[in-house]
Amino acid sequence: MNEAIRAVTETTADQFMADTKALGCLEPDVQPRATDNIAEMIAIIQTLIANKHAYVADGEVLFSVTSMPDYGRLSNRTLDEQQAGARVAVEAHKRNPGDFVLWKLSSADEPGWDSPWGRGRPGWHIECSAMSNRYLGETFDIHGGGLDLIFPHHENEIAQSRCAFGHDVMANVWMHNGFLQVEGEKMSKSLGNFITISELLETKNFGSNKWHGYVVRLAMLRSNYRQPIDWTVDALVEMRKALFNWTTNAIGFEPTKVSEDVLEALSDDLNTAAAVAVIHNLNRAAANRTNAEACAEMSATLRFLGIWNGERPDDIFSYGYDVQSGPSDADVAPLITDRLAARAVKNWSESDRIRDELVAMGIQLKDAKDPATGELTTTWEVKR
RNA sequence: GGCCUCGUGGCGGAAUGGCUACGCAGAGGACUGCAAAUCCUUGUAUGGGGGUUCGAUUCCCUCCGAGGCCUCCA
Repeated sequence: MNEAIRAVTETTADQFMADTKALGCLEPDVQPRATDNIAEMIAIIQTLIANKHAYVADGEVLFSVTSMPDYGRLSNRTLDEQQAGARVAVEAHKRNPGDFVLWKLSSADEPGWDSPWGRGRPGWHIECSAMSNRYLGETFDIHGGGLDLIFPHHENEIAQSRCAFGHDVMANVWMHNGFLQVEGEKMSKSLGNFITISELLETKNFGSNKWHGYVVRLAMLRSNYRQPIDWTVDALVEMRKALFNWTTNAIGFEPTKVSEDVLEALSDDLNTAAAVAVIHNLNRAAANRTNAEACAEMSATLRFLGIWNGERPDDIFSYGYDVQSGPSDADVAPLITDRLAARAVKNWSESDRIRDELVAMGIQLKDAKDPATGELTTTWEVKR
């Protein structure tokens, strides 16, 4: 049974690691498993019982919330308010309805571990107190998580750790991220709008396109982590275009210093949206690659944020586009030559006819003049 | 039912007790034979109603709307 559980979590963890890596996330230093920390959990539970913060009843070990005067501080709830609106009958063995399980006995066919209270399993929450203590210490700096976990999970985690170790805080800062929505609706399997990171990267299931990991990452950085993210095709299109323009200004410039304003924005509660605004300003300052200092700063800042590493802008923009199905240079070049000849003699109707023909093939032309010689040039790309 | 969080222009999205960033779209202009791309300029917003204040989008109350949590498990 314990092995079967491990096999399931292994698969999920591997997918998670692959996805976050594709988005440019660094690999965590430590990725502890609850099942590898049973002894540590038992030790904390024993301490809590000894400190009178926990008690044994009906074979369970329960945490006594009333033993902690400021229980509920994180979620801004009081025990009284919780009780007043409770919809579910209180279990008789609990001294207070808010008391929660630290250890629960297992039947023979349930997974379990030996403990001073018999073969059983830990309650939810205690694994986090045990593992954070083991790897980060009795108190630490930042604790993250989804905002749906604020109550009861994080509240109970705090109660366990503080009462076991005797500190006023567990973590100095709590960062809770908002929920993900898709095109204005919550993402759920029943609504059929469920999309995974690997699907965004590897399939055309969302917006009939594959999306480069940099674009996906940038679309997430666009809003504050605390707010809900509405995941839309429009946002990806917009960010893909922005990244194309930014990298066009940055490519070829050695990264120098990261933008001070970006660092300042990130230092203010990880204000990534403000950082993106700074980059838009930096992009304007780059002035079409004429401001070398701004371009070098762009180069450094994009790399710092993990949304670029020197790739050709078009490789990011055209990521996932099936080049083989489109026209080739051999198809297009003769038509461009003909059109340049027509333009040279001001035969505009023929020139436009050829351009329309190419548009029908899905080709977008871009005319330019060589700044040095004044010679007319034309480049093309597949219209997207 | 109780509690928590949130409500900013056409759209996305920051910030703030006193000129409301930034982007997209829109409008005007430059460039171009005309386009495309690029660049410049520019209009538009703090859900409704009260209150505190010299002044409220920001603080308080209330209503409306959205999301979350409230048994076990994660």
